Amino acid sequence: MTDPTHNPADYPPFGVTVDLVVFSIIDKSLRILLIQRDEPPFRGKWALPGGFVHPDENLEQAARRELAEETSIGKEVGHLEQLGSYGEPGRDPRQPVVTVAYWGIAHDLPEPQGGGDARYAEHVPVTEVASGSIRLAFDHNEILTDAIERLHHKISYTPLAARFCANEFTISELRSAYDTIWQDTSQFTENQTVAQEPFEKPQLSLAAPQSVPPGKLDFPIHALKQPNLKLVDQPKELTYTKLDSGNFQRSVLQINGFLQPTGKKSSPSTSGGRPAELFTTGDLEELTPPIHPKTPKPKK
Amino acid sequence: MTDPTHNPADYPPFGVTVDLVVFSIIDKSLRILLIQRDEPPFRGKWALPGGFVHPDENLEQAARRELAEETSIGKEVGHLEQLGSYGEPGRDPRQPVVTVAYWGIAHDLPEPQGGGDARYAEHVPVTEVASGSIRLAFDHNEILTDAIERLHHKISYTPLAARFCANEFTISELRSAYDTIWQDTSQFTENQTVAQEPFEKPQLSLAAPQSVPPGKLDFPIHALKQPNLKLVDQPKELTYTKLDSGNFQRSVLQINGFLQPTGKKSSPSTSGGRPAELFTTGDLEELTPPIHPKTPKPKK
DNA sequence: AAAATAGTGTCTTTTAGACAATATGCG
DNA sequence: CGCATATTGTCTAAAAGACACTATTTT
Repeated sequence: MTDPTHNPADYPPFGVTVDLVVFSIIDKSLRILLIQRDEPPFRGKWALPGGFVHPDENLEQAARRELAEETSIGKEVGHLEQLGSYGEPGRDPRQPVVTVAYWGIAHDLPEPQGGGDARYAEHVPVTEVASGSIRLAFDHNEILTDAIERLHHKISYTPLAARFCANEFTISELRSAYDTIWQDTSQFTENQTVAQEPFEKPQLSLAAPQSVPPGKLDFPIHALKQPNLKLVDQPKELTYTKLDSGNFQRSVLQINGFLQPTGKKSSPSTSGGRPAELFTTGDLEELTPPIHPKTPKPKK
Repeated sequence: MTDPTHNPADYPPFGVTVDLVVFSIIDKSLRILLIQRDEPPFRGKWALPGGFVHPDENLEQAARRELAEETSIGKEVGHLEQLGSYGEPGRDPRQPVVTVAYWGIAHDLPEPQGGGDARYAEHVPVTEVASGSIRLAFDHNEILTDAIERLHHKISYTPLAARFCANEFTISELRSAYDTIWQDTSQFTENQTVAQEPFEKPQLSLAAPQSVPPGKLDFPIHALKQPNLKLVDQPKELTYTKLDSGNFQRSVLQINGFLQPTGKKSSPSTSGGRPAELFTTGDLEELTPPIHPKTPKPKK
């Protein structure tokens, strides 16, 4: 950095990658998009979709391109923003690599298709990762934890939770999104030790760590869970209690610019019930006051 | 990405740098640490301190090392966290470079010493940058804007504002920190067009853009302001009104774990007044409820 | 009618904010 | 004392939260 005649070779070369945490809610459970790696390192393990950045594209473009390549998911991602960068030496056994993590929200995602580095891609409930049933490659567990923390903050003071819903949605659907998120991530926030082991440098020259058959897989994700960890369907509802529908209704409606009425009404669900009004999101960017999860007893 | 025998040369090489936005409050004004570049590109221009990351250090270590090298400021930085990464193609005219920005808070900083890339370093009021009197190199104006936004959010829901104060501080000093920050950054939040021109790729092979004498400088920063921009001491107090001392006192004291009384009392200021109690920060990480700037009229 | 979901009303408790009053140091 | 700042008190308006009630659909 002290030579006016600059030579890039004088500078330490890094690989720069992007990785993505794409949240969605399917069947009332909060999920993230994971791929199963088809290449070493960490061959056969679950990982966040991602890959190397090209010199002629910016970071967000790279993130969208890699997502499309590995999971064939594109415009369905309704929100995408940067989470942070991870550059612990040795985090990639191949070479110095800094990864720029992104996180996003999507609604109504199709079944992802594997491609590129990925032999397989799937929407995995975050509770599977939180419980330790699934362990991710690289430092992706750490990235996921940070993404969930960011998700929590963002849905409280921005209208982003609406991105989990369709373009037109009811207030109940919005409330259900909040409930699902807070329910499914309570393990991350209440005790941060879940599936969070310190990052270890992987050994160099590792092939497939377990004997996973090559080629495309068609068995369910449960077959890939770590066998040494029990996968009890923990009823650890912990302490989160759902939002009150009446109070929620009033709260969001009194935030000016949050919800835009469409005049239309939803068709009631199969189980009956009064049809709800349909809304879209307005142009508001910051919710005042913010929406918080119910804390059952803020022990004086 | 499809070759099991990995060769780093196959992957696009990037330079990875760190840049730092270090806030402090000096003479009741919010300031950031800037250096004047002693090397091309942007020789002679103001920039955030920073530099290339080494392959054997992590990103935060690199940030602290570069800060110490260029400004001789080290442990005085009481808080340092990542802001985000910036990788627009062409943002560095020399080669593909991704920079990881950090922001921090420091109290009682010494006069910084130039070093390394920096011929000069100084604590510059953010209002000087907001008003356009000072234009930063690379995309550092954009980074600064993002840092201020993050600072705003963080001081509202964390105890971080206390890092602007000494280890033991009075509630008034804490309140003054909030007032100063919100006052001095109101131009950034209220109209985001201040000194925010779209990023332009700098021309290649540029030497010193203006005729700046080489070597160490000892003239005040005003001599380096852009001559084509008037540097009116704009009294644009805009709309921020200071916090009420009584209400602030009650608010912060009722947040359990925020302030830890020391039992000691401060000596009153030169202008007299009742001595105030001295506090340290507790172990609380999130302020509930958060502390917000006063919005004069939330026009119903 | 019964069940289910949407939406409103009401009451109580808590909080925010304006602003007055008191406390404690200094010259 | 008179000034300046710290700290407490008081009152009012707004918001949060618990929960009962009404509305509109399906079976």
